[in-house]
Amino acid sequence: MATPSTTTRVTARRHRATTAPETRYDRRLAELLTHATEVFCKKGYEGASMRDLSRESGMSLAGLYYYFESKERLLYLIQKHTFTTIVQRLKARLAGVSDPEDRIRIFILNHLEYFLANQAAMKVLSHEAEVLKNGFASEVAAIKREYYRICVGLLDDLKRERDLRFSTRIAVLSLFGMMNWIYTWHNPRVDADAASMAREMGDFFLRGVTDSGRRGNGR
Amino acid sequence: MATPSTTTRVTARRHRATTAPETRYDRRLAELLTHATEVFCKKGYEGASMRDLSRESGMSLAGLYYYFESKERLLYLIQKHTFTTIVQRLKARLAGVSDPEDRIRIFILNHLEYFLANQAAMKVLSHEAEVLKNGFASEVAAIKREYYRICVGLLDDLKRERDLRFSTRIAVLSLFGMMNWIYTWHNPRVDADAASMAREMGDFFLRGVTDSGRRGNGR
DNA sequence: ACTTAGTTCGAACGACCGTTCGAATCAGCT
DNA sequence: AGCTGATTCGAACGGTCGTTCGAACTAAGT
Repeated sequence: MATPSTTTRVTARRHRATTAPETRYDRRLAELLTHATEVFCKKGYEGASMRDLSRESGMSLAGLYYYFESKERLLYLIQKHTFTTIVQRLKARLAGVSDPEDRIRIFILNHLEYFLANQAAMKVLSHEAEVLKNGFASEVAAIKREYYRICVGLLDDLKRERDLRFSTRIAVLSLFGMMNWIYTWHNPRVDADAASMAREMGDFFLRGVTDSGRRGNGR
Repeated sequence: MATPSTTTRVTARRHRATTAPETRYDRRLAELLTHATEVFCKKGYEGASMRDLSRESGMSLAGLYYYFESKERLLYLIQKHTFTTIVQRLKARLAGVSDPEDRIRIFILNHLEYFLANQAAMKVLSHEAEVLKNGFASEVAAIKREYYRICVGLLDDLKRERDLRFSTRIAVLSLFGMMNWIYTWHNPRVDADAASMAREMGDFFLRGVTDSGRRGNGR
């Protein structure tokens, strides 16, 4: 008897090697998460049944529960992994750059690139943001808050450098709105790739946030 | 035996008076729609059960089916009414104004005012946009397309007047993103009212879309 | 070959789902 | 008062839901 995943399972007797600690268990888990993401994206969290997940992944209904103890924890694992990855990548890309405008453009590019490369996961992240209950919710909310704070920091740096005056909160949340809304309309056959969309939205956002001496000087 | 609402029910033997055709049936229906909107907003369409709606509205489970023949049609009625109302109000407000920038500001103000005054309904409209099936979906999609086209028209007018160059599609969808994302973060205790948010977002959007001769001239 | 731990599954559990039906209640009319 | 049609409801329908359990299978070590 195994009963794993009481917390996250101890990664099946953790390997000492830091590279490729890929156990059979971990690989299978990742596969299942991918399939589940697809199903949640297509039918929504509440609308998707464990039997749907079973059918899509080819594993029996009962078998799924060897990997996650509940449907809610499954959603939690997807959201946590997606969010953690995007924050990690952002930090790595931001590391060597110091110009405030460049850093904001990196933020936008990182977000859009990951968004378009992992549309299903990001839709689940955006669309099912409220369904997790207390314990699960707070952990995901913490990562979200960190991501939000990073963006606030980038904008405040720009404000300081150029002596701008606008509500950081509204600007950040508008930017997130612009970017996250994409999942409702993006069509790879008519819309450009991540890089050019990031440039376009970056131009747009930075011009919007930058005082240009025209009318409407943004409070 | 009545069996109403096969189409929309013939409004209970339509009155000849154009003012206040409020039958008892219509009033009760509107009440139920309001309660249902609240429940759908709180728990999501799939997550809310007809028994939840029954509890919230005080009407018995079976009684609900006297007013709508299915849960899906209930969502359809909510979405259609909300969307129709917002488009109507927009047209009325746009009627006397001809300056392109003013018209765009009216568009934003109308959207945000209605959004914040009817947060639950607008969240249901935004968040449950994909769950309706063929027949129901296409009718709502038609109104949505009309609303979208109006905004495209407003932006094209501005482009023509000022000889601007940017992707109307990206600009419109970015604007919708900024505005519709609000339901995920707006807090009436910390955030301003609709009018000042509309001004702020209007400044931001118009500056972003208007070429100001700085770097990043937006393709 | 035997053991042991890790993995998968069929079958079932009780709860809840959306919907229906016939009977009871109500309002307004004569 | 009695009648008529509009409105409401309790009780039940067949299904599906998330989850559990014990048995069966597999892989690896001895």
